[in-house]
Amino acid sequence: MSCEDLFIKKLKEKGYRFTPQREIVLEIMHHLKIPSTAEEIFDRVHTKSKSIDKSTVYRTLDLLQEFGLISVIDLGEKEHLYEHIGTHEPHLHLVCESCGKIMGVAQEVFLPFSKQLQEQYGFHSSILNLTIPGLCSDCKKKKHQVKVLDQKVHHQ
Amino acid sequence: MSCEDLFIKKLKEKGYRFTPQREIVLEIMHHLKIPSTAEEIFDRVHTKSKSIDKSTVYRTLDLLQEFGLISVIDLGEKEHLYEHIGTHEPHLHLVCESCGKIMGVAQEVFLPFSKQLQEQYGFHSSILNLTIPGLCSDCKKKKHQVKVLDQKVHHQ
DNA sequence: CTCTATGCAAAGCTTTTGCACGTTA
DNA sequence: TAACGTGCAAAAGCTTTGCATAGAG
Repeated sequence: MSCEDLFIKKLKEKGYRFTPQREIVLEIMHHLKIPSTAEEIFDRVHTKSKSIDKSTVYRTLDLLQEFGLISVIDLGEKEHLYEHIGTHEPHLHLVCESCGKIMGVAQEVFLPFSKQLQEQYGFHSSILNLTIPGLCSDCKKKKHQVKVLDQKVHHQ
Repeated sequence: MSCEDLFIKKLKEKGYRFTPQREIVLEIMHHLKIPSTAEEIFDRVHTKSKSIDKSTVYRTLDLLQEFGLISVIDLGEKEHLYEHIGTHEPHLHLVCESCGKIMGVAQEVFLPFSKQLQEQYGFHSSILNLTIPGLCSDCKKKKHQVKVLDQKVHHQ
């Protein structure tokens, strides 16, 4: 089943409607190369149709998220990135707090930990919206170098 | 070393200053029973000193986070909860997307997964700000019941 | 004394909402 | 022909910022 078919099916289940606006937003999401902000998505939508409003894009992104068709990467301070999932494999995201780099991690890697959370806490984690903050290897190295420099300065 | 001493030490390292405002915010954080919003923290600060401004609270929370003295729980939509760490054991948070319940999980549980991320992706996760979204056991049960009901309705 | 920190007020920015009008099924 | 969806404009937050003044070291 194609993404669009799935979207239509889920909409029907809820008594919602399939509109041209929703079709365009889904199509844009489908062609996104990288996780993007609502603003960026809106800009692309705008190239397809000048009349679609930003609020409609937000409402559609909410729907797609509710249906599990897109995942949301939370960058903390009021920044969200949206990414299409579709037939891709579910995955979580590693976000470098220093340079902003984003890496996808297949869900298999997360499964043992997720299973443990389920058994030990009865908690069912939703991998689609899981964002793990931290430092990528490059930034980790840089921070270390800064520390070493600091020490040198202090000891002068 | 007490929390306050650590705070003072970190401030000095950076050439920053230890002010009455910063002392009060740290003290409030220290006595928080549950993770709280900036607003709630500000209200409590306000009982200690009417003159401290909300912007000062925000600036101090940023500092404390930078120093690793508090952790931030990200509830997605522009909601942040702040929690004091101090001498407590570092831990991550499970947040139920349905009822909002928050559970703390000791870092030990996370270590094997964290280690794998490090070895496999060179990524150093920061457990202090890690929030895992999902469903707690109660809400999971309820959702299942709703699904079963839905099916019954559909089959009528 | 110098440079950082604070309070105040105002701006910023993303996201949400109310409403009348269009549209879908 | 009922809902539901949309565009428009305005509101709503939470947070951040500029600036003059106060204060720590």
